[in-house]
Amino acid sequence: MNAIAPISYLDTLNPAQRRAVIHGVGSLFASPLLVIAGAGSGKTNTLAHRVAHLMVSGVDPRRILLMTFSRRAAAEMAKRVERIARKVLGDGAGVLADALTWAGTFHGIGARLLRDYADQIGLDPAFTIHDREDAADQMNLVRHELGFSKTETRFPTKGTCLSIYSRCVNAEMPIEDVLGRSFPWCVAWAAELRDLFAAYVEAKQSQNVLDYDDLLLYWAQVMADPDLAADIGGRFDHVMVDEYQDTNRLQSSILLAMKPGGHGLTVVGDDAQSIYSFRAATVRNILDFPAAFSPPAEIITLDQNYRSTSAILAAANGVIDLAAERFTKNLWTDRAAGAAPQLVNVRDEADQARFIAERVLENREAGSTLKQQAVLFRASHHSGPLEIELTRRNIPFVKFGGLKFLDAAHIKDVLALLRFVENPRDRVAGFRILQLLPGVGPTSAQRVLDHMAQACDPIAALHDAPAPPRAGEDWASFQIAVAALRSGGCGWPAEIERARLWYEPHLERIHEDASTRQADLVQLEQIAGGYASRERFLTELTLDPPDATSDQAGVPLLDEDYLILSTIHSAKGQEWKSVFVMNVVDGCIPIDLGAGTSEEIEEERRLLYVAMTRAKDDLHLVVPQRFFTHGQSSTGDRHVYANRTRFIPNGLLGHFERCVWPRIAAQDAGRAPSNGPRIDVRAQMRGMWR
DNA sequence: GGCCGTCGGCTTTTT
DNA sequence: GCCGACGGCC
Repeated sequence: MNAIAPISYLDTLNPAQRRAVIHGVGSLFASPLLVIAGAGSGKTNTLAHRVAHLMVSGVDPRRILLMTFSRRAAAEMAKRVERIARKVLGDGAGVLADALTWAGTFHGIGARLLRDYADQIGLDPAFTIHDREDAADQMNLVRHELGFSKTETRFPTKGTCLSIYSRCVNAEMPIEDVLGRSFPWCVAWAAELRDLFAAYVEAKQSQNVLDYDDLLLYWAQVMADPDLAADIGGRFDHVMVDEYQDTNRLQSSILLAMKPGGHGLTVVGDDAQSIYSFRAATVRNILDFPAAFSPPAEIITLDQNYRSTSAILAAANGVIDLAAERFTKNLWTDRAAGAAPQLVNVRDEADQARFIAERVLENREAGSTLKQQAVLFRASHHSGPLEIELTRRNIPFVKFGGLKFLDAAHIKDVLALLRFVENPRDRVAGFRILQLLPGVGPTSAQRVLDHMAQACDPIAALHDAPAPPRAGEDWASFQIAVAALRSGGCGWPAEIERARLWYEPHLERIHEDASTRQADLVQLEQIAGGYASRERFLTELTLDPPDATSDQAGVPLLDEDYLILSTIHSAKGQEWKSVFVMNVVDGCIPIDLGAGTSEEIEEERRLLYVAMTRAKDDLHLVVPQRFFTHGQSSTGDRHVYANRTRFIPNGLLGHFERCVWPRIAAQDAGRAPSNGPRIDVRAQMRGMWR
């Protein structure tokens, strides 16, 4: 019957990986499993084998819940599962892998379950979802209503308020603790913040809107009901979570509620790569996992690294060895030593950009494609000078992390219109869209929205609402556009074109560079074509925004070659033949932000470790001697002299080859005194204006 | 009531 | 280098 097929496809795995794959398969009461999987230890491959092995062994793929960190990771996993299963099942594997439908992020799965169970929990299934920026705007509206925007001493900004709220929710901590630990400068506002959050929650509910945190919070609340919990948990035989070190308390509560006995539960992670504590992620989730069950979870450690040369691994191990706290042991490899990673001193950021561009091209001459190379940095804006240099030299690149395509004002405008049509109670969307009309400001917009809010049919109310006094013609065309979209007469995705047509005159009026922005809107229309409905489009786009931006308008064709630029955070789980890490200086890694607590500093150390362990064959850490900072209110923009990151103290220098670029700089430093100036540059400058 | 110019304060990472 | 608060003007 369920005879396990010959399992030759497991032959490629090492013994620990194989144990992780076959643990508990075939038993309904196996203990839960914790896999500690170091960087490059074949984690994704092992997890994919486990899923494939379950399917091949007769588990219904529709009853497997797989939660990954991003949807990109989920898609990659599904692809691999199919490939592995194909070895055993042949073409039948495709059908099985397609049935692996419950694969996605915690937030994505939450959204889907909440729509399914909406009627049972008193939620309107047509809810719309606010991304971080929308949520901040909502917080701001409430903040104004409560009069906190003009307090004697400055009240925390909308973003800070949202961060505090979010941390309370995700860390499951009372507001006082959150303020004391993470926002000490806001401690005095505890009472006001509490009122603000209460009003924020009410506002969201009356508008039928959920924010990111709600997707988890509502899910967790649903699981507190024994019947619903049994029902939802009972839909799945296996629940697996990847990157468990980057989950927070709220997520672990959900997980434990899904499978209280732990049967069929698998989590995979690596505490040395925990880099999301700003999102309330805690390594305690991993550490506490085994003992949360009785009998406790089985622990399997994958510590053989297949990715990096031993020289690179030795350097990375050296960095993480200095961490204050470690729970896992060092990785080992049987790969050859290879070249020592380079620690490259350059004069400034401009030289850093030139160095990287030049080396990238040299690598390409030597046979590496651009796609096999990546440049990593701590903060999105660190890549600015490099982007200019790459554009100048016509080197195509795609950047991951930082500002998204969707964050552009014109994209948000069009999406706000669609969201407003989807959910007319969404005040953030309504507020934004109404104020696009010339002559309509906060007060008129407020009035229209209030009129709609009181009615039981908000769309009908929009049409008989008194016209804003100075809106003129634009009011009627707005009403017509909403009616047309709402009627569904255009159909999807033609609807989005209708929305764009309404928006275009406003775009031209508001923005100087209307034509480039128009191109973005056309691109948005193309993206929309890939979704089945307006609701799917809006939901998926907020939960999984396209995360690459590039210098070219639009995503490059898949067959084009391009260099990867990425924040270290967005580089998680990936690997490249050559890796360049920019700004390996104190102030960037670790990032200089007020008084970093020792925990924050430790996380920065892990960030450097994550960056270094992305490299397979060669690794360059670039150290500009001098870089430009903007900001520091008192000092303004200026050059500062930088030191090599504290995470590579002298004791670790033996792991690196140290070099200076360009070579001439070395002579430059000790140049001979000259016989006076050859030219008078200053006089020439003055001459320009005479 | 809306719009526009000015000034002062802040500045990471992401579902 | 961007956002928000505020004051003056239509």
